Amino acid sequence: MSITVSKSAFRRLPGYLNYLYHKKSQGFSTISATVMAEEMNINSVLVRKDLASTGTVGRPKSGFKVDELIRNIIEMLGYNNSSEAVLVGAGQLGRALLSYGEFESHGVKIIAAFDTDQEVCHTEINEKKVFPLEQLPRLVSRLRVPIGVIAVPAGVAQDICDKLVDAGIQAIWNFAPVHLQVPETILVQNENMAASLAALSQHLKRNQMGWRA
Amino acid sequence: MSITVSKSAFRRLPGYLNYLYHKKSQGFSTISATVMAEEMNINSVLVRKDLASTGTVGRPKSGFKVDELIRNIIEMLGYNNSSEAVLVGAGQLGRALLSYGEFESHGVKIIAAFDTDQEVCHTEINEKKVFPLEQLPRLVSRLRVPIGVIAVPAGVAQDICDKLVDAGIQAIWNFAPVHLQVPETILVQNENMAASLAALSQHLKRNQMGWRA
DNA sequence: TAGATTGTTAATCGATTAACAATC
DNA sequence: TAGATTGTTAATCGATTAACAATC
Repeated sequence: MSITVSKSAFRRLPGYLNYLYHKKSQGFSTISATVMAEEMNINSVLVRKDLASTGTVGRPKSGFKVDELIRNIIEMLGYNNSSEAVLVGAGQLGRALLSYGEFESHGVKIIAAFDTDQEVCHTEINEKKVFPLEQLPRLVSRLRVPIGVIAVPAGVAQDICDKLVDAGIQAIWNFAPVHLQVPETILVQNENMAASLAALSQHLKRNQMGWRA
Repeated sequence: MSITVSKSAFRRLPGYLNYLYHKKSQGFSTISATVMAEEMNINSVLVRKDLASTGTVGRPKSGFKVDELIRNIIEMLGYNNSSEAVLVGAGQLGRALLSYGEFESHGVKIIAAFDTDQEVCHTEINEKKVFPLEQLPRLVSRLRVPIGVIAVPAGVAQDICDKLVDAGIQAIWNFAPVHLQVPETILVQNENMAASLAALSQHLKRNQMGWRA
């Protein structure tokens, strides 16, 4: 399996997957890239290329088999073999993430959380234990957890990040609004809500002012 | 003010802003694009172009004034004149979003929430009232709220989306893992956590297998 | 067969990077 | 002045789109 996908194509795959689940639930067993493209507002050649990148081949006239596409996209996205993660910061956002049941089916399984607040330590949220922050280095390195989720205030995020890196983490999912400094081999995936918010307000401003894209 | 910024440049601005706040707190009054680029792992020409896109001019040798950059980026991102929003779906995620205090300083002010659950209706979360879903059309159209935040399960997201659009919303911030169908004039900003998760697992898989980018 | 749809090759577009002159 | 740093112009790179032949 040495199929390569561009980063941008990769980001569209989850969207296709949702769409395909929806179509499947409506009873479709095949789907054409043309229809997909139209309904998803994406260029049809792009859709065909993206689908081809998953290793699926379609048939002229009938299109692609829905089940096969779903299987291949799941495979591509790594949803079927999930990696373990720890979450740091059991505040409002952290608790929401812990309670959100969908991560595991998306390739990431949160196995424990850490916090400095004595009140939440040793409690459980959605069956995940919250440990005192001091125990992070020992637990993470012993269990070889590959993913760290940062849901702490901006001011302490870099500090937590360093601790995770020292403990041997390989990828970080960062919800704190800061640019984290990490060694090159470590992936930081920023959940960039600030950028989303900015895009929203810009859209509104443009509309108000009658600007053009 | 008719400065145009590419979408990709726009997405980097919040990062620069965080970085600049950090530098300012350390006592820096000027900063060079060269240093910024190095510390943020971005190409320095790109940084200079991005900063130029905010209308800020630097001086050879000394660089840019931190305060001026901060002012201009905030202006560009629309953080200083926030738009009102309503949130639909006061579940775990919805409540976390309601409790998260940072949106207002990022240009979006959530003024109310809606839910179908009788138990949460008429309660307050972080001083925001939760109304029964039935009242959405009337309230949103009467108050001319421009932004709708969707934090409901995937199955009902399109339905909620349609209601928001009918009520005259202009932009949607979508946390549900579905591709929403909207008229062309409406912006949908997807908070694409599934894509982030996929990127994380792909990074891990590649590292394990010794693949190259 | 005729027509819809795939998949590929070439053209375009936009964003990033390289090279370099201008300037404090 | 010398050197760091800006800002601009040209080159490169990657992703998207257009054109079209292949095929069910």
